[in-house]
Amino acid sequence: MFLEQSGNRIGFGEGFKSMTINLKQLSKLLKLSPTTVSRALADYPDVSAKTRARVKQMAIQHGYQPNPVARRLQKGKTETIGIVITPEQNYFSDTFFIDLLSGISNQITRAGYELILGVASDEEHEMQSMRRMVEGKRVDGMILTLIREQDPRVGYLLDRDFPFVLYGRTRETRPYAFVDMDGKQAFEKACTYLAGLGHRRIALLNGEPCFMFPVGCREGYESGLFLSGLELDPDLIREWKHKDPSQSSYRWTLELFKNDNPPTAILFQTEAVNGIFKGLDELDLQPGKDVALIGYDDLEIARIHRPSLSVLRPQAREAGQRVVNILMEVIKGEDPGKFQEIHQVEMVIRETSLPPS
Amino acid sequence: MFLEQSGNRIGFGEGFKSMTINLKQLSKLLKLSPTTVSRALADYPDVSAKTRARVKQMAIQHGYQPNPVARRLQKGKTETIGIVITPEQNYFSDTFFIDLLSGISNQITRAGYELILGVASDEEHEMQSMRRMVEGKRVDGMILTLIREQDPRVGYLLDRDFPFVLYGRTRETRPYAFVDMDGKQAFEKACTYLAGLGHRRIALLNGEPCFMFPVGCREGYESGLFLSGLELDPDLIREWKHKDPSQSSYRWTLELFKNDNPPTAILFQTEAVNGIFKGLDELDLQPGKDVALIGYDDLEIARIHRPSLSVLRPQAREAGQRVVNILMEVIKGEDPGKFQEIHQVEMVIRETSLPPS
DNA sequence: CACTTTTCCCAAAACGTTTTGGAAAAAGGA
DNA sequence: TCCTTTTTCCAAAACGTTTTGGGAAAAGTG
Repeated sequence: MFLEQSGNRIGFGEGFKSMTINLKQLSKLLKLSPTTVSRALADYPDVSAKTRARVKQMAIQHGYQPNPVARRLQKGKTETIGIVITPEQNYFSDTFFIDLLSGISNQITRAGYELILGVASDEEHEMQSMRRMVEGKRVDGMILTLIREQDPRVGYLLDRDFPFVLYGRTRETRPYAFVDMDGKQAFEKACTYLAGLGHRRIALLNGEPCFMFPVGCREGYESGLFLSGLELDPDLIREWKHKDPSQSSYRWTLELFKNDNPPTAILFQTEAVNGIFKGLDELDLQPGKDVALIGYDDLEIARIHRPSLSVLRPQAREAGQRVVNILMEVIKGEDPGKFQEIHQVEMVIRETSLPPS
Repeated sequence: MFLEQSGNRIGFGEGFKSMTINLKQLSKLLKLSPTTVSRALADYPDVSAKTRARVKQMAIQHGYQPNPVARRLQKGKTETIGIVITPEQNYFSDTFFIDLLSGISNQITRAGYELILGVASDEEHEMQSMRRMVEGKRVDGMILTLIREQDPRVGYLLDRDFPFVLYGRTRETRPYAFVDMDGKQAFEKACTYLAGLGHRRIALLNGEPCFMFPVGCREGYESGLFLSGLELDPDLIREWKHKDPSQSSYRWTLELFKNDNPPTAILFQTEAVNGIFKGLDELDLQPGKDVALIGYDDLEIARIHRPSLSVLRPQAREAGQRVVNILMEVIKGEDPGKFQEIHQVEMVIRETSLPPS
């Protein structure tokens, strides 16, 4: 047993490469042509069941795996898809982004594809990194996240008919594929829920509207107010900065309560939670007790904080998987316009969503 | 101008592919052989300066870029390096991991290489994902992070002479390349600093020693105590769980102060900060005032919290770049044992490191 | 048996590069 | 001028697959 294993290595001085076998060698071993071996492994019907079995057995025995680079060249596909992330995404920190990425990665692997990653420090590098992938023929498709309201990446890809799927949406009239969370519905639901508890002064601490997601959140918030028969008060809407979520949300929290008629509840994206907690602490207001809170995204802090934070919880992993499945269809040539999914967001009621005191 | 540009597209109905030009077409345009064009672009000396210039100009004009897949096949290299991350890495959240990844990614791009990413949910999938990359000939080298004390990945790669670099260290006698942060020196520095301020009861809220990093932290802590002439008290050392950093560190914080002779200072990894703050809050102890705190890693919360948190700050981006540069050398065939770097960690004194009250 | 169909296999081409091993032309040296 | 060296280019091979377009043998049909 041991001898056989180590025998593999004897006589090869080249380290790693020697442990690998290619199609030609395998076919020689089998006394078959490379064609037949290739087709046997790919389950073509024009190779007999007997030889197919023989081939597969031998392939397993020698650990043969087709060289993906050679296959890609022949097939004219890179079997690779690209994604570019930016440090800003990190504010979507904790479980959210990693869950999305996890769903994406697993699904890509399942398809036998590869995921290549670019990290860009700003918008310009983001575009540059994407162009390198696309124009350098390094990927068959792109996944885009953290979508802006006006997003040049989308126009760029549409212009050259390059397959892509958005996680999110943008302003663009041409049809394109996307998977998005229904931020509008989520915030509407949270808003009517709070109103139903008796809250009349509900504030929105929103992300910047240059990103598309906060735009939907605001629509949902406004719609929720309307459905509950509440007036929209611009003084109750503030925008924290993506570059510095905690600091800006902290300041706006203080600001909100300078109001003569301060809010009794706040809706926000969970990125802003540290700033809000800090602000409330400074104002001697108890989260949940004096002010109801519902955040979007179920970060770790939301669960461990006391009182625990009520949240809107997107299914990031599932969304990631859908993004990949759709992208595969688009790569195959399906019409991207057919794939526009808006996923519902679950509301998790914990301890910070009580009626006003 | 416009006509010329759009002319490129006329007559091609195949979308994206038509916009691309390959070596043969380019060489035909130049009335040269593909050989010469290839060599001109690669700056070989056996092509005259005049034709080289002509070739380059034409290449730029037509946006020629060599097909990376074809190049890889010929060169016998994938020009790709792999990394596998796990959701646990997420607890290293905020700027740290993304900074490391950013340094890695940028340096890889600069080298004309690609970074492929695997996301694994547990140790088993981590290994599986790595094996797919290595045995599937999908990468030329691997980067490993979140290293365990006994890490099967290292043995696996050493066994087959496959190039890799660790961010971190492990128990392994054979030589291998790594870049590590000097956690020992960092914790020693922090510990002696606190002792210098007059603290006599310094606690360590450490990560689990199945990971290598906390092992170094503990050594540094013990060495710092020793250098300051302080006794080691096992009651002052606790380990939070990687699976649930906040909850476990919260409980240990409460536990630490049940001591008859409670600590006046705590050293910890910043992942545990939420739990510690929560515990102190519950005990009515003011961070910085009643208990000095120094964390490892400069997360956002460390900067925005009031009082702001003193921290040990690793240079993650620089480390990422070094990891890549070293990996490139190892891939070229350099002896990995030559590349063992331990980077110093800076201490940033903010507001939570005052003398005992 | 003669013919057609089906089964099973394979040689050659192709994917787009880079590298190898010259060869022709130009330049230099006597 | 003739020979040698240098300069400049290129045809062909190679990288490891998959696909194309058969072709020979076996099986079915009358």
